[in-house]
Amino acid sequence: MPNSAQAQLVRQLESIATLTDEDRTQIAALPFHMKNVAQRHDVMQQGAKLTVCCLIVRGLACRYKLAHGGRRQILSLHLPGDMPDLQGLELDYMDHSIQAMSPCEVAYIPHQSMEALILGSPSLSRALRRHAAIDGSIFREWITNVGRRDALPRIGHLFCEVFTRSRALGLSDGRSFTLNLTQAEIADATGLSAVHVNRTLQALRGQHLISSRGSTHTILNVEALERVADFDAAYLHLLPPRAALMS
Amino acid sequence: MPNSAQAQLVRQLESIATLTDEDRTQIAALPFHMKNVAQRHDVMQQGAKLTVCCLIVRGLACRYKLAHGGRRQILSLHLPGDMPDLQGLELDYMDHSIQAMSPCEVAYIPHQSMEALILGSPSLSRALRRHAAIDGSIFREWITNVGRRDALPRIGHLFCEVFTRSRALGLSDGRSFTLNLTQAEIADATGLSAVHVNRTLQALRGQHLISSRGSTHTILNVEALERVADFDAAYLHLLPPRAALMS
DNA sequence: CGACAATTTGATCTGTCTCAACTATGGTGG
DNA sequence: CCACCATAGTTGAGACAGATCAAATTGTCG
Repeated sequence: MPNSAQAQLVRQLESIATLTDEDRTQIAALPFHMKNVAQRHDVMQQGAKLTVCCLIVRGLACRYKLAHGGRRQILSLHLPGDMPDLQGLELDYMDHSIQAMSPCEVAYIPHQSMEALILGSPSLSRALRRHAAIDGSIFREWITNVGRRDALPRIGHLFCEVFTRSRALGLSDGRSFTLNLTQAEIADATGLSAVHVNRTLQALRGQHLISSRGSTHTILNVEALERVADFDAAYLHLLPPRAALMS
Repeated sequence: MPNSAQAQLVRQLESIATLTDEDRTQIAALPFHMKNVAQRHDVMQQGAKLTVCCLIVRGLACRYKLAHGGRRQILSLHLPGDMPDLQGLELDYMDHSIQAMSPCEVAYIPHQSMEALILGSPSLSRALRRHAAIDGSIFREWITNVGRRDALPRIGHLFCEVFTRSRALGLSDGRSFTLNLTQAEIADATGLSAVHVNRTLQALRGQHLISSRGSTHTILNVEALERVADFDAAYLHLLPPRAALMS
């Protein structure tokens, strides 16, 4: 079951922590309630009573909030293996919504089971807390991105983040990655208007930093893009890749 | 010891969770290393190796990051009883800095002790996780604030948040609260320029929504301000006050 | 081929920034 | 007690990044 919920969660956690065989067994034993969510449909809605956590198994999801007048702000993007509302375990109601940006496969896990898992295994509990902590770190970087960067570095930073996270999960070769967002959705993620996103993407292409074919994006010069985007991957708190450890 | 580190932490946690006597005993037994931090000095610095958590005992603190060119973004504000880097327990290095906005009294607690506390008491572990989860929720609201609100509601929202959080800790009467920030610091918190903050504050005063005397701010019409600021306290996940429970 | 969604382009408008000067305000030392 | 200095707040003028509106173009897929 290479693409199962279990496998995705294990892969995700192994990008940020070290798991034992016992941990993997515990994860395999979790009760996953699978569901396919169509593109642009909500996975969970703001205000809903919280009884389950969700795990993104396939596709791209986002968290978002609506401000006055229906202006949408996307808060984070989620790749397979992410548990966007892990912290919801401690909360009573959703304070935001989760939506499928592409057709998604989602696994719902009852809070009860997650709590049992956490109580049963300190090391797994720790890995999950680390997952949630990194989630918080990514929020902090997004605040900085939206608050203090111009359009070009702001969008560039978003691309760098998704690229780096994709690579950490083995979802990318060295230069390309998939980002299934329309320009209007990129606008919602960066706090810009769709028109300005369009023009800024043209600028990024014009500077030979990125190129796109459909939803597949290629970073033509990783170093250069990271420089103009003011990107430093430290905030993702990724484990050094295996290769680096062996050198 | 009414203003001790222990008392502040207890008060904070009781605004969001229910503690047992045993929990309070456990907190009292924590080893606090007290320190006074002068205004505008860092409590912890980005990049530092993480070995302790910090607890704000007195004063106002903030977390911040620097973007290219030294542009500062304030990520969150912290009142007495807050543990800003609680999630740092799971991380290796600070991904942001913490600074005293007013003269602060800070208690440092070794990670070891926090871990022992969490392992020893499920209910306290739960309250602390809830504290961290609400911290995350506040980040999400800030992203929305900076990304999708105009200057006037954006600053109004900041005021509503600090006011509501102060009240939950018993630090405010029904209308006034203390916010020890210069206009330049409000600018850093909202992603605006200091000049525009000045003009927007004048607009807020002109609309008879707020008035200020030094660092004491009064909300002249709470409902009206919350309306124009697009503020809904749900994201703070506060417990209903005792009075409401008895009605 | 038709229809709908997404991207692109042009023109114009505006919120916010920048720069620079001026005015409180409050603390310090002579 | 006053003169001084630094810090914070205020004001004006001009520039600009990015928003808005509207229309044209290019996909994309049944």
